[in-house]
Amino acid sequence: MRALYRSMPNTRPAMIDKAYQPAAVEGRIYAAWEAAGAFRAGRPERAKAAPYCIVIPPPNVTGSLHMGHALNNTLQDILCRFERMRGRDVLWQPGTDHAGIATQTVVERQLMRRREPSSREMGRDAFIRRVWQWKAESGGTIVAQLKRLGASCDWSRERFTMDEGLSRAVARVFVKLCRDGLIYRDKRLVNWDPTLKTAISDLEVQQVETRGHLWHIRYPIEGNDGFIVVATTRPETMLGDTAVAVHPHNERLRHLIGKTAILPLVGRRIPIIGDDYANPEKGSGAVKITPAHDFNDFEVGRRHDLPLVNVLDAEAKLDLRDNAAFLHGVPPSPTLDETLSLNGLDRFAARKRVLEHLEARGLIEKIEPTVHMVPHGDRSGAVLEPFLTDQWYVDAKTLAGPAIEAVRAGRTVFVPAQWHATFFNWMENIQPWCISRQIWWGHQIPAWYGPDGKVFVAENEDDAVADALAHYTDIEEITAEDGHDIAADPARRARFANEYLHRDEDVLDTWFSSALWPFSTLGWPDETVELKRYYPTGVLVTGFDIIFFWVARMMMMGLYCTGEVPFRTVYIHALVRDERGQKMSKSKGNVIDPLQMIDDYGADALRFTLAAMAAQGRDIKLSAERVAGYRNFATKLWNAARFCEINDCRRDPDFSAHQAKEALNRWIVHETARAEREVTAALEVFKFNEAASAIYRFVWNVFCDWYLELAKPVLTGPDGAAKNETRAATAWVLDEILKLLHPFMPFLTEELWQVTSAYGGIKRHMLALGAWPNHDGLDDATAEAEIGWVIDLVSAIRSVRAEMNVNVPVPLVMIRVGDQVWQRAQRWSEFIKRIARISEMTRAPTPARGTVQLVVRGETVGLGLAGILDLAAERARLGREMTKCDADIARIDHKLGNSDFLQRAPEEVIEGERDKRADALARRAKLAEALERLKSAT
RNA sequence: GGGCGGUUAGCUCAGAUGGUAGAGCGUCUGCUUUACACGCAGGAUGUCGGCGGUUCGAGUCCGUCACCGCCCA
Repeated sequence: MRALYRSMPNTRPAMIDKAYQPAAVEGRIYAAWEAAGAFRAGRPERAKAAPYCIVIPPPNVTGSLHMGHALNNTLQDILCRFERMRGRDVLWQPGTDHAGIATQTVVERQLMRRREPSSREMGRDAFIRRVWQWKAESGGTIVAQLKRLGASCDWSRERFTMDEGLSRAVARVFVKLCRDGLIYRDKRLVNWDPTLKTAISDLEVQQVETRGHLWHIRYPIEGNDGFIVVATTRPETMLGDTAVAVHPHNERLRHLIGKTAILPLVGRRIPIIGDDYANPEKGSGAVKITPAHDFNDFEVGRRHDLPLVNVLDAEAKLDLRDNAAFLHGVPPSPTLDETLSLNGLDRFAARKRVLEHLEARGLIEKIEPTVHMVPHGDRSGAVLEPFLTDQWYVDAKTLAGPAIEAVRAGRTVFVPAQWHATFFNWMENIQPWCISRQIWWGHQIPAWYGPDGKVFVAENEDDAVADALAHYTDIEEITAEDGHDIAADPARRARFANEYLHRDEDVLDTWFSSALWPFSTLGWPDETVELKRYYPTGVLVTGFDIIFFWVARMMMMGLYCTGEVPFRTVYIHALVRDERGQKMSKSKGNVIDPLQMIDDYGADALRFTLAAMAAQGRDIKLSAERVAGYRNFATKLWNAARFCEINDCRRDPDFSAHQAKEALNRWIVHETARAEREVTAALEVFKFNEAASAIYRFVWNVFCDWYLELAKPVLTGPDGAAKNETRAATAWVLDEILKLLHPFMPFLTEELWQVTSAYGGIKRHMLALGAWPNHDGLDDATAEAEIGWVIDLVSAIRSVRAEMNVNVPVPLVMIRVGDQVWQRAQRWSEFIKRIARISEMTRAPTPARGTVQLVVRGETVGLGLAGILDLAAERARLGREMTKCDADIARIDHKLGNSDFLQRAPEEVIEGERDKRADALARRAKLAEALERLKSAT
């Protein structure tokens, strides 16, 4: 009977454990899925099925699984498993991104720790080899962790942004964008990280509120003895000032516009200009303009055609001595010499010295403490400098147009919908995208410079050489004959490349390649079958913090490269916070490690917790207790399955849910259909929490609490048709539960699926490849009326017992009930006796003395508590119920007495109120009668 | 300064299109009921942030204020 399991290598023992042991199951189950190729896209039997594709937001290759990943991937996995069970051909495309700066930093630190040669010492090629080596050893961490979570990715298609194919896509797009004039080189300010010595993305800048000072500095005015006072938080940048700005409407200062100030410590003559960037309310009302060191000043400089004076080097040290821009037009002076002696000082040391020099000259008017935002690099933590460099830029504004259009037209939809606004807001104000980085690990920019500075952008060196030869032949730098000869000879071509061409040293922003992910992973630029079948993808699941990194850029690139949106739906989920609502961070020490949760409670419990808490539009405050609670749920189901096994509830191929005869079975079939509808409907609209709570309630509060309890007398009673049917129905419901729960708790359900297969009839498919239930026409109002009544009756009896503190078995009297109800009561008497501790059940026209009366669904029943009844307590209980009834009636009467209500409310609402009133009145009458009888009994 | 979100039971949170407030956890009471104490049964707890408006009717719609977050400048 356990044939299937005997034949399997890692056979699990019989289900004797009282609790589910996730650690003993998860690894084995995941291995079985992989061995069966369950997650492979394009399975032959699904060749005709509709495709469903999700591309994973590729985690950083240096990363390890944190709670945000756990949530993100749990939700993706729920969707993938759900759709896979619905018969779709699912591709969940996994992989990682190469995380240029992060990875380079990790490897450089490793070199330093091991006292090996640094990257600069070993050189570019050796260093790149070293990073690949690191990747081979350590890059798989997060993939293994995703497997522990149960992620059903098609790992056979795992990709990495530095793969050959994806790199080819990057080069192709770069060249195409260049040819279309959408990539260009420009000298602008970038966010510069002086410790990493590279430009970084605007999006990787953290503005940190910092206490600092506002120094008010006097700049002498040429031709009189006066000063103009400027205020700054970064006084060292004054060395690069090329103007002072005053608001044109500034009454106090506008007379100075057009005059010239003499820059202290330098002697540069700088104009006082009128520009409304200068806020008259702030600081001194006048502002120093340093176009090479401040983003706002850069714009002011452009408006007024001011020179750019960069006074820092790449490490943010003062760079003055041989700095032509700095020295331009400045007369030699002892002061200048003194300033020049600061050359090479770090920016913060320089700040101190500049202030000392100013102070010594009496040029500090005042110092105010201030709190301001200081940009920091989110990788290095260093204070960033706006820094003037040549970089490559993408014309994001042009690319954004079609993306905005696509979202407006509904070709891509955000869920929840409020995120549309965020997307538009960002896209409509998008800035040029700086894509070059001064590091080595990444896609080296496919641009080659000739000796005259001419740039040749090409997908590979060969093409660049061809372009260069054409160009230099054209301008007669090379004879046509030479050009022809070089082109024809590979060795000479290589030598030409080596001697005349110099490849751009920089690499591309990692997000440049990530932006291509939805189609580069499917084989683009080749026209692969995968691309045709799975693109555009279905859903992108991501957190809002990454909406700009990911969504915006993938939309732009997807539309530009393929003409199609990359995904139909973007589901934006919450951030996971700790139980107090704080963002989890290592420094705060409030991190809940998902792997620890998996170790402690099982992957299923963690997944279910995240799903149950993933309400749209709200952050998740996670605590271990919640996970423990859902672990209990897993155990509950486990034990329900044990109960099924113990009671021999095997699957019966002849059992048909539509044709069940027993009311109890028809009722649970009805309830199962309802649960199926709820779970399906919720998942279809990404309401993970509603789906989770529907299945939770069904399993625990319907199946376990009532159905199994109601079935016990049958299952443990004499053999017969009813018992057979109940066993089959129980097995059927358990199967339906396993299916509905599978997307949330894949390990436990797959395990139970196999266990029940072992004793209850072999199943042909793994649950992961099973069919999602779809049962119509199983609703059964008659069964509900019968079983619902039993449930209400038992609940009412239990309630009174608990309230009256009655532990012994007591008789139950059905008072003046009709034949139908009496028959129903008799049908269930055995059960009612057992579960409600009833000694005997009788029918009587009036209750005997000492009887407590209850009203259940309009019928009166009595509990014989003679001798143990606390009359005062019972009177009080009935009184309370009466009061409740009276309040209900009064409220409804008030409503029905309102002519406006009768005129304007819909008919069915009014009918509903009348029905409620009638019910309440009937109930009240029965209570009054009971109370009366109680009085006469005393 | 601009924008978005939140304020519902002790805690954490659910509550399409307005029609008498729900869950989990916690708490209290009683249970060695032969699947489960990671359990069973029962109970208690809410002027749904304040004020005003629309409506026959508002936790739900509108306005306003307060407080708390987040994003962007």
